Amino acid sequence: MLTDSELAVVREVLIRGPIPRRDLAARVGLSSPSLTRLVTPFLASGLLVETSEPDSGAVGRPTRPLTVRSDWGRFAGVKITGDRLHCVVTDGRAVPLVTADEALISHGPEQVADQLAAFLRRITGEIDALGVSVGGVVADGLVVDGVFLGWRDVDFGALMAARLGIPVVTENDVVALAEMQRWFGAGLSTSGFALITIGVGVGYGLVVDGRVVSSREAGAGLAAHVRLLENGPECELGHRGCADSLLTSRSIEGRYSALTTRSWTADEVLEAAARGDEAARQVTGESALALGRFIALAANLSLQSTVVLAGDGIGLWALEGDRMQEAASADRGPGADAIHIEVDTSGFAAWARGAAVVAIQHTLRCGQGMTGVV
Amino acid sequence: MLTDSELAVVREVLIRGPIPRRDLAARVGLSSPSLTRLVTPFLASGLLVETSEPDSGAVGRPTRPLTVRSDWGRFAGVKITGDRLHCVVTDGRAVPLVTADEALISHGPEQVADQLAAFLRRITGEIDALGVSVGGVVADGLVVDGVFLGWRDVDFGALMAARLGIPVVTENDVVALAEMQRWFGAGLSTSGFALITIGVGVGYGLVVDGRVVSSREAGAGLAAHVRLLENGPECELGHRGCADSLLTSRSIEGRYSALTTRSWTADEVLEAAARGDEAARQVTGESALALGRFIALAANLSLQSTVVLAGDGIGLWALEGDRMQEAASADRGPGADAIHIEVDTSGFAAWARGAAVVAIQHTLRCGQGMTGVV
DNA sequence: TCCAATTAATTCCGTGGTAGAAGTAATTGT
DNA sequence: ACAATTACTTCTACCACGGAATTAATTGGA
Repeated sequence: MLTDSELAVVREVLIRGPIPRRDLAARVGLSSPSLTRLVTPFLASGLLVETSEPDSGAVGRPTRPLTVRSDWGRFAGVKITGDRLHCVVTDGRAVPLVTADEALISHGPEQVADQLAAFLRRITGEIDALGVSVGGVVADGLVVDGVFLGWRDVDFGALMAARLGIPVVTENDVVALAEMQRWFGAGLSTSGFALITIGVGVGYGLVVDGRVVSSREAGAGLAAHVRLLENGPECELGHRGCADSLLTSRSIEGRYSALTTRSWTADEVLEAAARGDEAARQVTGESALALGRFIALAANLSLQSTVVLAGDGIGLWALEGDRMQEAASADRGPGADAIHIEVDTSGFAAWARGAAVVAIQHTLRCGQGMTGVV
Repeated sequence: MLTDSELAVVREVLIRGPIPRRDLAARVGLSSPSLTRLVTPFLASGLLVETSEPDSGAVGRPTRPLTVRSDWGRFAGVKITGDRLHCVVTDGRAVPLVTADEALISHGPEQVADQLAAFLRRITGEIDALGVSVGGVVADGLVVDGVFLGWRDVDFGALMAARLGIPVVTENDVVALAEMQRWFGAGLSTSGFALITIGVGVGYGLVVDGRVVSSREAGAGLAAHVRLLENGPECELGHRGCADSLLTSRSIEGRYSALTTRSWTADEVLEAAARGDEAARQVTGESALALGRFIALAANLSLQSTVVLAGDGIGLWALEGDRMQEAASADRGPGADAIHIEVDTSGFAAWARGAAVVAIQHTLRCGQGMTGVV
């Protein structure tokens, strides 16, 4: 188990890449002597290494920046949806090395655990820890209400840990994605942001003051049914013009299919729109307007000026980014700083990466593989 | 200057009234021995005292709860609006002792400072610190953009400190109110909540993880123009059915006056509605629906389950609370915990109290009057 | 009435994280 | 060659913290 300061040091080095001791000390709020004391054992164990960076120009003794050893850690992240396992194997910095997914055979927790264990053994060798993310309410690693799987109070982490013999962390999918963005995305340049995901569903997460908001409400998907367009289409729950009714792939598919003679996938609709198809353009334009409004709502009500967009439906951004930005600006209050929109274009991969990040975070917190590194 | 632990101890004792050392230790995350060490000097200086509470029933040695000496501290809080000074003088627990207000003669910072200094001298004797709150963007005690006063980068705290010779803290009005709720209101039972104020304007604040969100955005009033009713009235900025257009006293006055032959104050409209006047009821009902929706939006997008209502327009709650609650529930997502609505019925007084609270907090942080207490 | 049992709070003491002061290291510029 | 500058480390004292044992103040029962 690492002390708070040790954890902070390793975390900052991991996240902020090669960083001079000087900057590091300032960032973790310690003096240089304390930093030396903390860093020395990690250098000895090999977890941290000095880079020989030129650092040209400046006068004085050159810095000797610190990094986490490049081959430290191997993690797996899995997002379990209602019908597939989406896996990624990453290094210690959550950089994907292997990406794979397969159809889910059964919804039973034991069966899913069996399938996932076999799948992981197939795609990767040894890993340090596994992160699992699911939609729905997750509390203390327990899947309280896994909406797409019908799970109730399932300790899926324990099931996987028993099969793999490594630490397994379970987390809500949006919270995991927010953690990923906090450590390796927008969080590097800002202490807070709202996160909106679009795809099969609409997700919403919040990072305030450098911390992910992970109350019970965070996993409940409450923002998905926010009213955005008074006379919009109807979602499954009967809301007119809510986020879900306008932003999910199903919504895009449904609205375009209604305008044409056959049914389409969301990607096909985006392609059609990109080609200039008027009907498709109408559909994507409406979604863009809605998403722009959603962005403004999120920024205004979370009191953050940065909004991160992610998820597999994010292709909409490339197509209608301008319209979205325009709609967002229109709903931003008067005299306010413009909303800074960051887009994670990695699509579905981001979800599994999020799961990997919570595994990385857990590993650091518990200090496993930290002191024992050769 | 107090250490973090000392500050935490005094703060918890101040906030949570008489509290046994045992509970106090658990709350500030320290061991009993550490607590004894920290408390002893404060008992010696007289800041903290033991209450002789019966604490009947339980077996074992009875607790000897701690409190802040009842006559510790005297603070003033002032909310400056566009046309009035609203003052309150409080004890160390932000309990109002004197409340007074007067019309503002001029908008010039120097003149306002002169008037306020004279006013304070008239209504109170010596005070330990003064808190000032204004609408608009306040950063590091500097009024960057005081919207109702037309102030730009005014260091009003310095002006007042020069006149009174005591510490003066300047803060955004909603942030100050949120601080008040955090220490002496909803914050006692929950670590996070959204705050909505209605009155002359619509205010929105956020407390997450026990901390008030006080980014630049917090003071900008960005939530005031959130779209709530597609075909609602128009606000000054031309938004249809935004919070401002439906919830301010002006909105209530304007909509009712339009239905009748003369003009009315908001209070008169509420009274008429209470008497059963159909037209008034229509107006307040529409506002209640809007506020209910606003509450749900705030809860869903802040990921909090508690929403605090405050401000001088809060009379609407007594009249239309049920309808608001209903509207809020309707917009709360499926399967979610109900929104816990807390209402601060103290109306305008809450604003000035908020200002007093930031003065109290400042005094504690700086440890003034803490060690020197006789 | 005296003695467990129980809970509250304190004293004693060792540990460990921290930073200040001063020293060393490695560069640039003249 | 030597100052100037910046980066980092060594030495050392401090002090906040908590575990273990102790004292304090009550209830309840024999």
